[in-house]
Amino acid sequence: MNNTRFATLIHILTILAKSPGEWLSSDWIAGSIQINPVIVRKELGALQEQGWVTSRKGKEGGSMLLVSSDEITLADIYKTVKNSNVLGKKNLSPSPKCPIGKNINKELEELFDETDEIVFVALQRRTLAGFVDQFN
Amino acid sequence: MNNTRFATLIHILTILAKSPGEWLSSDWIAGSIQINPVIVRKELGALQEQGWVTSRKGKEGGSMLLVSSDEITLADIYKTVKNSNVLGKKNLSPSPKCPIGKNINKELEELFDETDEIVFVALQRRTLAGFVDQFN
DNA sequence: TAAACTGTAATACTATTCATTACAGTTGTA
DNA sequence: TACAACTGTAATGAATAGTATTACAGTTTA
Repeated sequence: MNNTRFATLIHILTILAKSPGEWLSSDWIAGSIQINPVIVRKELGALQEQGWVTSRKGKEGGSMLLVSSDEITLADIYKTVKNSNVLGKKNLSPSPKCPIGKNINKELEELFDETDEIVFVALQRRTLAGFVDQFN
Repeated sequence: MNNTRFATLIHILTILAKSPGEWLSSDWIAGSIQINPVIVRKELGALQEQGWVTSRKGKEGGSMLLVSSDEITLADIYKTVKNSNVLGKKNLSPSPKCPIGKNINKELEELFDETDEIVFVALQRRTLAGFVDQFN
């Protein structure tokens, strides 16, 4: 992970959680994060797919949270943006002629999956609510 | 982390560990990983900086392990290549005018550091020797 | 019918990653 | 001594990923 998507999503969710029942515009949210509103709208799309957020168009439009912030774990958020293993990528085609090259990707896959799983388990114990509560 | 450096380093170290006392050339190692020898030489440089490997120039040159494979933990290897947080990057300049924007990077930094630490602790329990032993 | 939104396509710009070429310097050996 | 086989490293290129930006069609309220 070398992008800002997790930070952006949790920022958006925190803002929405702090204003329950209010329709907040992508422009307003973008202003708080200081990124382009188009990016915010794309991420709001991802949050809608998760069923966490609903948006409405038109004047007085915007987005709001559909679920309670204690139903969203940080692992859930991480899953929606994760696009690589914690330990990175495997090399594409190590030599099958070498006993190590032949087997390393199988071993690495195990190691990579186990490492990712440890992160998931840790993040599963934390909720959006817990994160949001840190702001006063 | 969205690169192959961890995979490359552990591949190199595994090969060296399997041929103790032998000078292996960067070309030979590169052949097993199927990557460019220049990359291997750069990574060997990183391994030398850690004090794990020594290389010698000239005909009959090459590299070999200086330390026992059970003295190198996977956390040590991870540390030498890690260039990002597990959860990615923070947004650069969230708005100080917003109570959330103002504080989020402090909170994210804690969360990011704690998450990274969980990975370290897990990897610290595993050694290069343990990894190498999986190959027969 | 105008204003304020969402959704999305298209394009551009930047950074990262890896490969590649090139070559100076080192060392063993015929 | 000359050559072959290495290391070390600089410079450049190519591909990919990530983010920003512009543009605009469609929706909704007043």
